[in-house]
Amino acid sequence: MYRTHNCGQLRIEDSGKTVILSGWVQKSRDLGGMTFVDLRDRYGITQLVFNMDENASLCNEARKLGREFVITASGIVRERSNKNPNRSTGDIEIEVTSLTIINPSKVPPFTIEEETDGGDDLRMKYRYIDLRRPELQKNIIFRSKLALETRTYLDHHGFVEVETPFLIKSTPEGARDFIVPSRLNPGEFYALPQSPQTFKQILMVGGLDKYFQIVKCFRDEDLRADRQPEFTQIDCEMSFITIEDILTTFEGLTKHLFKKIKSIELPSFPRMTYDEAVRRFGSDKPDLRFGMEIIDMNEWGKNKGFVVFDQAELIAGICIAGVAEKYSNKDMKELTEWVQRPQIGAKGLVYVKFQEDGSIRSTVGKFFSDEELLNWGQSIGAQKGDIILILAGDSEKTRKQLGDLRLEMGRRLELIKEGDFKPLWVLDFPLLEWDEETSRFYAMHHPFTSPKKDDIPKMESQDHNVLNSIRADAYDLVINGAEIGGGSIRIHNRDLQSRNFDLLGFTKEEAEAQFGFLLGAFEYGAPPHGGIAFGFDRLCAVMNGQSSIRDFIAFPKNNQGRDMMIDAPAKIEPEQLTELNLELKVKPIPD
RNA sequence: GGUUCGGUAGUUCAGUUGGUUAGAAUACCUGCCUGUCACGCAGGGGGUCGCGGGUUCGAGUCCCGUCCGGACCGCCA
Repeated sequence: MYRTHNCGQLRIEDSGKTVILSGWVQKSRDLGGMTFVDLRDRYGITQLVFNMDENASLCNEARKLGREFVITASGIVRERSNKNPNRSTGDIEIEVTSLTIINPSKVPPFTIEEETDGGDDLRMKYRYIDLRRPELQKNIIFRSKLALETRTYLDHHGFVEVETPFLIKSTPEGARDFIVPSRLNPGEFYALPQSPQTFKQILMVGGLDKYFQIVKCFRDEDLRADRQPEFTQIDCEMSFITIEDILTTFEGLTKHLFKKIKSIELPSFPRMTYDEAVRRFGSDKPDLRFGMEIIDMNEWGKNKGFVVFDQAELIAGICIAGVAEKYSNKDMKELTEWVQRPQIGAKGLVYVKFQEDGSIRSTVGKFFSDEELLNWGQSIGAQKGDIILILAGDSEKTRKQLGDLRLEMGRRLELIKEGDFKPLWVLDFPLLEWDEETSRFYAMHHPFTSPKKDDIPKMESQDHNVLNSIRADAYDLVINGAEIGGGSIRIHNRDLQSRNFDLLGFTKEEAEAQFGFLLGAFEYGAPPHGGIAFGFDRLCAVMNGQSSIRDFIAFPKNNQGRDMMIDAPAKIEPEQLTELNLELKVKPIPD
């Protein structure tokens, strides 16, 4: 028998009981005459005690234990004379009467504690050790609960979980596909799905009515801290619904998850159109945990003789409260350099400082009198001690730059409270997005997204500006500035879908070859439908205030898409290539 | 594809204007220690300074190339 209890279980009430515990040696403290061993499993840590007077040979055995040895110990629960208030089991210890070393361990390459000293690289290579850390176990268990509560909620609301295939067809639209060669069909390839999009729509045509799936998706794109080549979505679709039904159902899901798992009651989610989000926050996924909204300044700044302002499409700024005395000229220079970095790309930074003594310092003093600045400052609600940071230029770029600057200032001034959650629905995304490089429109969400009813007539236009202004019934759920979910009402009419394919530059033949099955399905009674997909990994991270999803994935890949533990991807044998009818253009580097 | 930061002991890092035998903490090993829980004390072992080339009397340090890793931009319908 390996255990009667786990290592986080025993309390003072259990004193006197004979118990058996198994686990890993966290640490041993050899005091000469007695040895203490901290025994760890996923439930906690229990102290084992060995005494030279009581049992010398057993005590000597215990002195040999190294970190991460797997052992079984049986003994008697005793109340401690020196209690450890930092541990739930700190009132007791086990007076060991027999000890078995089940498996010794090499010295682990990093410490197995809440805060490890190991780097990412090392932790991924030795993931089996890293997974023993309480922090990571907590995350993995959190993930499991989140999946369970998701299923519970959706089940209560009548959703059916359906598995869709992983071996599907490659489509050149969108992100790059992972390709799988087919041995039985030489020269042909499967692709791994970027999402089950078309299948869930087919399920709606198939009358399943409400579908969900917690499903792996695959994208062969470059990675980030919050992006993995394989990731998990809560994928959902519903029939005979309006936008309102979707927002209500999935706001409900989000609230349910926060309530059940974090004991947080979220209030009703605010809603904002895409245009409003971009105008006020310079982003389609604004972080609402702090203010600092974008202020439009064209009226104020134009025709005062400042060439930069006069030539700009947009002059706009943000007001940084109460920092005028803290920010020196040197700080302002540093901020200017920050906005000029290529990642931000602003040409320069104009500022107006309303100092505590009532005086004003500004980079545009030549063009504006103090009185003008003061009056203007009052009109936008700037107080003494505030600084207005101003950018000018192309409208779209300037808003985005201000959005980035706003986030940076939010971080620098530590305006974000830990444990604060600010969800938001962003609605009415544009249907199309013009790409300069390829001179064509792309679907902003995906090619199955329905335009808003009022904008359908615009789809017949040849005018770029008209086409650009088409709004879609597409929506994102944003929490704390992270895109958590996105979806749309889909097109369920063959002609409208064909027209959309036209706009996206598909020929009839291409559309038929790639999505003929879907267009075909639309001819046999497709119900109106729509859905949403939540980024499951990202939801885990955001709910825990983390920005990296890697600690919520048991076996993540590194920035190069490598699995450091199993060392994948890897070369395959020439025989395998032959069998698959494949030939390598690049000769692999020999080992 | 690009920008940027990094690679020094098992690990996390320091290493000044180029200058003696490359350090700290921790981990590890040995000895001592009967109430520790970040145990303590004494001692010890441990380095191809990512790799290759160059400059120099002399390179961890400067230059070039290359590999690896992180963050970000592009990309992610």
